[in-house]
Amino acid sequence: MSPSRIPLGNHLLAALPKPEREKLVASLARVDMPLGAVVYESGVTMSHVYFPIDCIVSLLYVLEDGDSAEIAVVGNEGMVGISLFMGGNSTPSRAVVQSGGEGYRMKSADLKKEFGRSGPLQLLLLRYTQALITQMAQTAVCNRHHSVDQQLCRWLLLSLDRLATNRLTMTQELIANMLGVRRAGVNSAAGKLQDEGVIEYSRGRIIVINRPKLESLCCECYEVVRKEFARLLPDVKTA
Amino acid sequence: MSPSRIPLGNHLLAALPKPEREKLVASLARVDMPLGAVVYESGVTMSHVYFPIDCIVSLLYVLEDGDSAEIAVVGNEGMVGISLFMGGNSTPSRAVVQSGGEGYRMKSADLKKEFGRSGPLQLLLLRYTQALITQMAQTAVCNRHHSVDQQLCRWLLLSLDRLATNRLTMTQELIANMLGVRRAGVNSAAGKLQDEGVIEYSRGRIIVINRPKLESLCCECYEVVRKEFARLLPDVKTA
DNA sequence: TGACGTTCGTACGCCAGCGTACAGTCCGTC
DNA sequence: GACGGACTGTACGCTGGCGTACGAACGTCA
Repeated sequence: MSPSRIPLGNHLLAALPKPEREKLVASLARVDMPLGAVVYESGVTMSHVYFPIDCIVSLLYVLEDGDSAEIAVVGNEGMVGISLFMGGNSTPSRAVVQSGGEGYRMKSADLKKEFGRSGPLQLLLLRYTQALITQMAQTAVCNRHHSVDQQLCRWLLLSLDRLATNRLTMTQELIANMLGVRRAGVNSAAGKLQDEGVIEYSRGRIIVINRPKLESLCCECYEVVRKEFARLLPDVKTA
Repeated sequence: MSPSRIPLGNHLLAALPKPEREKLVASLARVDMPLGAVVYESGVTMSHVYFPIDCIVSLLYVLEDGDSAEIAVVGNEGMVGISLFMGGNSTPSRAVVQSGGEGYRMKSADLKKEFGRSGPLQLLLLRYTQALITQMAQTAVCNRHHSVDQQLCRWLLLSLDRLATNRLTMTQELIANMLGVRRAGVNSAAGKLQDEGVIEYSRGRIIVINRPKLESLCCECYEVVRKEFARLLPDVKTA
């Protein structure tokens, strides 16, 4: 009964009723999504959409001066390329692989066709989009009101939820770019977490030891997003 | 030919082809939307959606400690209540009338029915939603990287685009709540703009005198959002 | 084993924005 | 025409985060 038992790897696809899912599978191609790869570029019409399996993709906006800020993050609970079926075909943001792995790729035309049928796929993708909207909104709130320390917690938790392990592979430099803060700020925040026994890290490898404590140090923003995902997509496992 | 010539007042509705528009009009009721009115509350299923005519509605998130931050803003170019057709029926944010006026109201069920037909209304609303997403994303970026001075400019321009005049009716206190900053910060920023001859204001009345200069003082965020609206919704006049 | 590139630790001065507080000014109302 | 409330001007010390910089630790590969 549980759709997540099907070894599809992407929980959004897995949440589809069997007939729809099998129809889609024919259009899917498994692809490598290495760290740093640009999945789509700002303003460019996307030829494919992507369903991550074990990678994480950041949606981020790059300013004229080169500074950047993460808007939202997509893992195996979602899909990269919503502007395709929303009608815009492109967005001002950029999608970059933040944690390497694999994913499924699907031709834009195929997805559009299926979406246009107004079936379960459309309902699911629209609900997913609303969850993504919540994540973006909460990012805006968090950027306004919360400290780098708290934001790092939120970011770690969001990443953790999208991977099967408690080990993250990312340098402080990378995290700083995602959060749009200085590396020194990330270093300080991470140091505090290590002192408290919440995480351990060295040279780009982060291990989360005490997740409950991490959640307690986090601002409310993470919970808001998590709950909203659970409400909107009860069938989508948050691995 | 220009749909905006029809005196409907809401440019999103006006952009619909005539038959669809006329079908919808029957479901619309004109309502007053006074300053401060809560259009919908966080987490509450909405019974109606709203199409502003000459008011502005802020989507904002209220934190546990009472602080708030604006996520996006909706005027006669859009609609309040997208989560209805996205499938969630509610959102964690709140919608508050930030500039009083009138709007059209429509029963949720009516909108859902029309949306489900997969006609021009669906296409239009999805594109509008993508534009709104861009606005939210850019709010997140702006909150991260830009000064209160610049954010005030962005905010004034967004408001200006949604009203037919160059006069805004809003106190510094209100603006501070929307931006999620101190009133003192807004006062300082507004003072600079007045010194430069960009605006004049007194006791809740702001007059924009030199819009080009206002745009030049603003960060890139405003333009990104404006261009994306124009690209996605070329038929929707930005009054 | 040594050299080099990557990653992390930390320090410095600087400033924008915070929280707060209080006084001035305008306006409507009685 | 005096009162009271709403709105604005401004000041104070404080702190988080910025920009920057440089050295230390680690790992890798010749």
